[in-house]
Amino acid sequence: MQQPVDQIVQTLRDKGLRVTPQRFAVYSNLLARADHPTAEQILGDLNQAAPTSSQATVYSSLQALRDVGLVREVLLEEGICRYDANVAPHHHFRCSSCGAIEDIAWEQFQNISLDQLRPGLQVEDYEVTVRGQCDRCTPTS
Amino acid sequence: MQQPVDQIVQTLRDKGLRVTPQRFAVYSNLLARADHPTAEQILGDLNQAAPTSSQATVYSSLQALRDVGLVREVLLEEGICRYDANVAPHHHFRCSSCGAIEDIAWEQFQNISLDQLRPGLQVEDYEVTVRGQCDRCTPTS
DNA sequence: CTTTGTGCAAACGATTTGCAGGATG
DNA sequence: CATCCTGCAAATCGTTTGCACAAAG
Repeated sequence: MQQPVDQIVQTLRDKGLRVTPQRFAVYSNLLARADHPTAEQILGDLNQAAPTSSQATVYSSLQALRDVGLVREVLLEEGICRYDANVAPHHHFRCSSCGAIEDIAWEQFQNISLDQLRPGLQVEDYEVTVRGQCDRCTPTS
Repeated sequence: MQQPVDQIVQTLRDKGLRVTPQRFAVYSNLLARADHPTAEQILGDLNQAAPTSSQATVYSSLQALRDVGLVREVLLEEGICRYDANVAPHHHFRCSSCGAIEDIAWEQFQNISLDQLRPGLQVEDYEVTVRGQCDRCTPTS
């Protein structure tokens, strides 16, 4: 996920987005993180050292990035909108104890048979959400 | 889904909930509907003829019903929390054009193999969300 | 008659918007 | 130098809360 600066800049330009420090920061932060942060968490992260961005800008950056398909939202909990720079199709695991979210490779559920769905439905894609306990929350030895 | 009044009353009592007209209305409305309405839609539906319930009550009824496991929330779109009286595990189809939501039988994806997941994860359940076009939105003849 | 639910209105948190000034290409 | 972005603050949306009154068991 770690990408050189030039490449990120190029990606943004290719999508027709102006490269501003704030927008760049939001995107590269999202690229560098393994979790799926909320807008609030991104803002906090960016402003950790010194204030570099306002909340309105983070929101609008996320919207712009989503509009051009560089970012997608992940909805697993009520009232919580998370963001993910991994737009390739993949699934999610969510720990029902600590709430940690982890990616599951797309190939994991490649064998799903959609052919028996009600006729008339045209499938574009699908996503599996798995709920359970992660290792940290499992009292396993 | 259509259930006799007595049975609904009994279900609520069994769960330790007092049976008030408002709470009864919320639950039976949810039972009778095939879609997955939002709190707002339920309120509007109940107050269609005459005002019978306030928004605060609808929200608290939904919360009470959810707490005792008679209702669950369905999260498919950003910022939209839908409710479902079908608490049996099942999957969802969402039309990416009109937003209509449709249930998919649990058995449809029963053949999912979770055994190759990263060791350390303890699976409790999973859910598949399929996105596509419903018949009304497909320009098929 | 005790406990719990209702309704109102105010409070709330997350996200959006209007607008003036500033930076990008 | 035209366009688009940023930041602030105010607005908005869905949901929650405090409290006095009413109803359920």
